[in-house]
Amino acid sequence: MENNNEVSKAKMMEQEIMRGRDMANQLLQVVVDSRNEEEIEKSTVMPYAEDAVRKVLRSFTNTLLLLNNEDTRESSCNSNNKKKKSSSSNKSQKGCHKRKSVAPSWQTDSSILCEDGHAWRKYGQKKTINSNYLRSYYKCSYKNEKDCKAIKHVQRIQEDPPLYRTTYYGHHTCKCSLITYPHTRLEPASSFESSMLLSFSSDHNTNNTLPVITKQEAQPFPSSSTKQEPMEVVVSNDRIDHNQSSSSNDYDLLSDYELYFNY
DNA sequence: TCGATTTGACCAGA
DNA sequence: TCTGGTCAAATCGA
Repeated sequence: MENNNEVSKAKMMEQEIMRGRDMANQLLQVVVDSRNEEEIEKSTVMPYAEDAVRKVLRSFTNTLLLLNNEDTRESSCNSNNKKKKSSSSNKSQKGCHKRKSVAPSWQTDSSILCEDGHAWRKYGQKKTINSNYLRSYYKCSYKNEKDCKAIKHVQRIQEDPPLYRTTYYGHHTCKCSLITYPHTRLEPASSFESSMLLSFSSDHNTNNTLPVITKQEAQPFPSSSTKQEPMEVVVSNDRIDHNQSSSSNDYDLLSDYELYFNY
């Protein structure tokens, strides 16, 4: 009983953090968009605001990872040890790594590949039999420098509206999330920033005055120059042990370029 | 030229 | 035996 309460509390906490992270992401997009519109007036202020938002984003991501790693850290470490053993025993051969059997740290479904405050490097992609789409594999950009073992998988799970499932494994030990690293530099011409296009309007169909993102394009991460198709708006987050089937049905009413915020 | 991405090969768990 | 996960050479782009 008490355990159930603790579990539900933890889930509520996690949901709140995810909510905060999504809002920070949206705020970041607004900041970037505003800066592009009024470059001269805001050029002295907006970089600080943007930097602050990015730090908030990283903080949310780290908190989520820590929250979800409490019960998986041990198995995750074991997994890493296994991987080291297998690779050290036969380093000269390609692909000599054991399949991951450890539970993911956490998982999120989104219709954009939003920034999570960390620098990722793509190391592979593969088509899986359970999906018509490719799954992309990312590891921390600081894996070699700081032996950071965080990895994530991005799987497209739905065509229209586009929906992506990002699954995180392990947690960042590189500490890079707490400092300003080159991938989140504030030069205005970065691919991530320049790719953002966001605007708000009222929903005339439902008389809803909540903000609506009318169009947005995004790169998966600032560090990435991957050629991605244009994608739209954050939709939801869902933890791995939740019922996953809800993610696709919730958005049937959304048009290609619309999102209704819950706040 | 250097760093990031792509892609085929390889290994091992299921 | 099949398939997911990873490596590393090839390729691409700034």
